Amino acid sequence: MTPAELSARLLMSANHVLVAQHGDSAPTVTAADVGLERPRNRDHGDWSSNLALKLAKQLGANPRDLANAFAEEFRGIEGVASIDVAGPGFINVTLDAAAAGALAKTIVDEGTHYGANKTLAGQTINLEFVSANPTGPLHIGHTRWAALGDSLARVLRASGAEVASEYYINDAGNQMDNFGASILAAARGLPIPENGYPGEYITQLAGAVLELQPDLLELVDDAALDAARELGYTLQLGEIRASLERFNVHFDVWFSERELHAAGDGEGTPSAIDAAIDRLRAQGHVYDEDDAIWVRTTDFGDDKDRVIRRGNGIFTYFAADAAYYLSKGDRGYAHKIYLLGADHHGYVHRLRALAGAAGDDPDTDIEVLIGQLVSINGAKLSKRAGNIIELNDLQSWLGTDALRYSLGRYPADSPLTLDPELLQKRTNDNPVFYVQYAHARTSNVARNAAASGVDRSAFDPSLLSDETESALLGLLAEFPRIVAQSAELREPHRVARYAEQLAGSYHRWYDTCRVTPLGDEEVGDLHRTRLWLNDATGTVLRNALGLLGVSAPERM
RNA sequence: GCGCCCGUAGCUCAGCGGAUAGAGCAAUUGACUACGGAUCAAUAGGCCGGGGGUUCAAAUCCCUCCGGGCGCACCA
Repeated sequence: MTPAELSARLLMSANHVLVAQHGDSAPTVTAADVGLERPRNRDHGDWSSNLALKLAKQLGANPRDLANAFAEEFRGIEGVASIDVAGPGFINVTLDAAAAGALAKTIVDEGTHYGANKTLAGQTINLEFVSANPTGPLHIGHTRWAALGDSLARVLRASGAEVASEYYINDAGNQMDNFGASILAAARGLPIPENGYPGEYITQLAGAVLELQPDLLELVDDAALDAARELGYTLQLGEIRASLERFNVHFDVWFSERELHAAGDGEGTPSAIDAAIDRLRAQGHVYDEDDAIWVRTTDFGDDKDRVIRRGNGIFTYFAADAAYYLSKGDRGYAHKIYLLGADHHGYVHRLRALAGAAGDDPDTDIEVLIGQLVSINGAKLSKRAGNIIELNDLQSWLGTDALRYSLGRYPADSPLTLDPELLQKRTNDNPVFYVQYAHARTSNVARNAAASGVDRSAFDPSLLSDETESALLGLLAEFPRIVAQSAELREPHRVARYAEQLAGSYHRWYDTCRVTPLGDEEVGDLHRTRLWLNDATGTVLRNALGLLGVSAPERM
């Protein structure tokens, strides 16, 4: 019996009791009110409900009395072994082994689909993350968003949402010119220009550009700058894409800012930015002042209005943001999620205002997630301090799995301090190995079982009576809710924490319950049934690791 | 000055208002002639930054103070 099924039965019984007690004036109870959860302490049963505590006040009843009334009814539910009322009015449910154990077969049958749920069905979500300027390599800050964003996309999809993961390429504006000028200077053997980009990678890019364009140094300045910028851009963006793919991070859409600036095909066709300003103006949140065009973002909680087109006719960055936002809606995404670093949190109000000015609901149509920055041994990352670590370096030290995992197991709003020496050691203090080993162990047990003639030809869940087995089954049952919760709260790290718990539970079970017979012992239904449980655990570990973008090895 | 995030074991961090606050690492001690010891069992380690409040119940919600990070452009 899955927790969802149990919850539904409890709900029915609870409503039955309430109607019996209060007739037509009985309060309506929903699944959320049942509040079914795994108690920390196993002495409190397999599942626990605080329903009576929640209802006692509005009914003016004593919580323990109410709990006892519910308990009486709950005892009749099939598959329930016992019901206890404890503490201030908790209702503790213990399932009989057969009802609890049946889940093992369900999981094996569902395979890769187990854990998927429909809580976000029908939602169309545009999820933007990383979006680093294509003027240099990705560093550890971007890497954190890459890991979290990609896992978030997977968790959202697993919960039924239709998701586009998107990378916004800031390929318009001064920074690109500074980037091109830096490459050109390096190609010419000159020092870095003012506002230019330092770094060894610029020199390397200059070399690569020269190979593609051998006559670069003979071109006149404008042409040379164009060539350096454009070729450098292509090469650098290619590097970024390759790094991300190696990191198991996939983007459905790579959106170029230049598209927003470009005029349409025909003569006089407005650019996406022009069109966006017109649309905002039509909504009544745009005004002209001091030769500039403004958006009244203060209508939506911003602390000052924002210029969208400067007095000199040049658009601000905000203009592209506006056009980009509208583009997301036009492409069919009702819900837009932005994953930004804390150094960008000043944008939250204006982005929300943008949604409002566009006629959307700032509270539901846009969501800005702010992630805290990574620091190295307490020092913040900066180019000046020389402690910027690139994605590629991290990957070569740790490997994709360990890196994805060590960044993905913390919530985005938690400040994260990393020790590069520790990262390079690849030691067991990264729990990814603990989880992966548990998975490898399930594979190994399955191999041994096959070699000993244990197969899945029988399944008698009432035999799964060891306390490590009921603990393991309880955790397996929670997986779909963990996935749904991770999606709903936008906290994919919950999947990692869950996987660690599950791995621990599995290791403890392995230690006490054998799948393959010992010595001359004959193969029995206990062995066969345990094989189902073993395989179910492997399935859930594999699914959980998959949501994190981490591999599930069969051997280590 | 204003705003957002954070403060939990020696370290790195979990903990959508619930019961005795947890994990990994580090420390100490045990367990392989039993599916791989990258494992398991046990011990030790905490005024959950301080102080008020709401609640049957607060690490969790509210207020306030302290400490740390980040941000407050006709830059991108």
